[in-house]
Amino acid sequence: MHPYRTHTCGALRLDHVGATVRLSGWVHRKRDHGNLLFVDLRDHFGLTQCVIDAASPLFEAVTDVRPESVITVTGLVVRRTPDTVNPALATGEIEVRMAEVVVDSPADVLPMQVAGDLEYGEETRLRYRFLDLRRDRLHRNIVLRSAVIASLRRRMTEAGFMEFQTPILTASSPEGARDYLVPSRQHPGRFYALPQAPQQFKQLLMASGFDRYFQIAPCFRDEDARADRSPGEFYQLDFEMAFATQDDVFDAIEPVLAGVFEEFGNGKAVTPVPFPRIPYDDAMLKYGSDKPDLRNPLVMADVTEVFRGGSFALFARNIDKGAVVRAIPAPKAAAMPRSFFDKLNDWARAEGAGGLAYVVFADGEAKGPIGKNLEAGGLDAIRTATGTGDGDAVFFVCARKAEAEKFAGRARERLCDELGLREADTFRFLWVVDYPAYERNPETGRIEFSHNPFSMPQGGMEALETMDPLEIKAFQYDIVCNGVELSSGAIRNHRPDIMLKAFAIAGYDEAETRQRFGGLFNAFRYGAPPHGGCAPGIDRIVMMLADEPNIREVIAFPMNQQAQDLMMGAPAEVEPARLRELRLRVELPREKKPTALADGAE
RNA sequence: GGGGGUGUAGCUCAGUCGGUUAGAGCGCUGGCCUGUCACGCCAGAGGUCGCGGGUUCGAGUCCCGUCACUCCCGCCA
Repeated sequence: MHPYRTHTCGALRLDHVGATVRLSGWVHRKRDHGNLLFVDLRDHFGLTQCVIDAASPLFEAVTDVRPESVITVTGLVVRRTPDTVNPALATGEIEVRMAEVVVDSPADVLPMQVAGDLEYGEETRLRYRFLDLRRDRLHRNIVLRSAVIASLRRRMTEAGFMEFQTPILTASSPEGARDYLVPSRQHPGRFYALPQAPQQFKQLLMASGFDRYFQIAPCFRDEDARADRSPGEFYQLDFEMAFATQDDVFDAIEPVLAGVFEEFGNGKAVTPVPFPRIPYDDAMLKYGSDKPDLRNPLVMADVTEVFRGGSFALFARNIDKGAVVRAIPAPKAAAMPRSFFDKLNDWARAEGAGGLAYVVFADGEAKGPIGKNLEAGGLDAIRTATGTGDGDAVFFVCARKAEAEKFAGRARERLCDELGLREADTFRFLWVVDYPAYERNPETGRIEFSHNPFSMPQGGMEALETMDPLEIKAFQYDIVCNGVELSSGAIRNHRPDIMLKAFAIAGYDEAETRQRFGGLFNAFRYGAPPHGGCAPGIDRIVMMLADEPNIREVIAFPMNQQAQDLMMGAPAEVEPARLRELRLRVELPREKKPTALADGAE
């Protein structure tokens, strides 16, 4: 007989009655009746009830075993009497009579209970992650993550992509987020950087003649965390294709994403391929966001002209100074009480806006604060632009374009929830395309790349030479699902001459471009295929599929918001000898005691 | 870097207007219990009320500072 098990804790059924079996697992729960003891034995696969009574010489010993101890049980599988069957358990028709019990690993008193559904604070959960991972919810999430990644790999491989590995110790990338740096022992004063993404390597693989690349790629960015953004490190399904147009990239990845969401989405509806494509400018106009949630049915409109020079003086004055007016429809809101409108107005003020103007269409007339300031023609224009009519309301945001778009976008989301309009049980995908290639930094006034400096500008060299940089679009796109940005990607700029020109517009001279992007720039001088790709975030995909509000729930060993690993005690101080070897000296600001991180993990 | 929330037993939390000995559930320890499956019943141990300072006759409670965790803004090509 196997020393640990003949079956798993989820395996035994009526068929096994009469067999002598061996199970190993964790003591999930004990029910001690004094002269009769039940032990629920748990492993990765399930739960089996084991039973022993006072007649057994082992009885005392088993009674003393604490929950979460690991034991091996050998005994006879018996049928439960009809009144003691547990239908909630897959193994609920049988139980195992304990004849032999070995305690493989006794457990101390637990800092958090594994059985039950008591909620624990993040700190406890992260410090004792191995216990939290035993619990059903987290255990299921990590199993799901594994299955999703396996499915992604299979789908990518079947679509003709090859999986690669690229360096973890590499060079600092010149644009983008803050890098994690690793000091070099052999080259004092120099540092490796962990890759923010394998961006340049995948492009170099294209220049190396491989046709379709993919990788479950770790990415490292030293930026602050959010609920949907893990600090430090995360994973992307990174891929790149040679001789590909934007449509080719979309055609390649859409079935992979739609397929995975259908496979693991618990029957929720998934946008059928091809996914809708919305130009960036339209997204900002209609949804006030570059990652619109299409479960929200509200579509905004520009109504600046309705108010220009009109009798609503506040708006008219601002429009003269360059402001725009965005209208957000609120279907059936005419029936809402006054407090509904007041509450939204209060919210707008709390958000730093002057307020939220609105008009209510009811009983054939226009009511509300600005209803009387509008003429019949203007009201008609508003109704037409927003698709509203009697019984509906329309809210207005008036501000400079960027500000108006952003705030109207948030008001749109707010209204959707207040009116209970968000579509449930669905994954709504779309591509946001035609991103601007450049934007003006409002603080410095300088023109900068608005997204990825490696994207091909639409119109190529001619556009760069003849157009206002702020008008130029790039072959740059994001894929968005339910308001979550899953990925951005681009058709890359593979032409050294166009690269030089594109970087010149962003203020890099030729020498600087050659120096900072040397590897890639050099490769493109010796024959590079046109290519493009994208990199959906895996943690976020799993988070959506697991229906979790926080990305830490789908990562086995996440860091906390301060980018600390409470279980392992990272980051940690190092021996002075190691610092000397690296020729580093630590200079701390004033007196700050290093926080005791790992005292629970000694 | 900035803003909000939280911090009381091992854990999850309650604690009124500032007033006697700071409570509950789970867990833990001991006792009883042979059909439970969140077993039940009885008893017990367990507290730097995050930390420091202040106001007050008196502070878990009010004020100031600080630390930790968390959510958000900035940041994240």
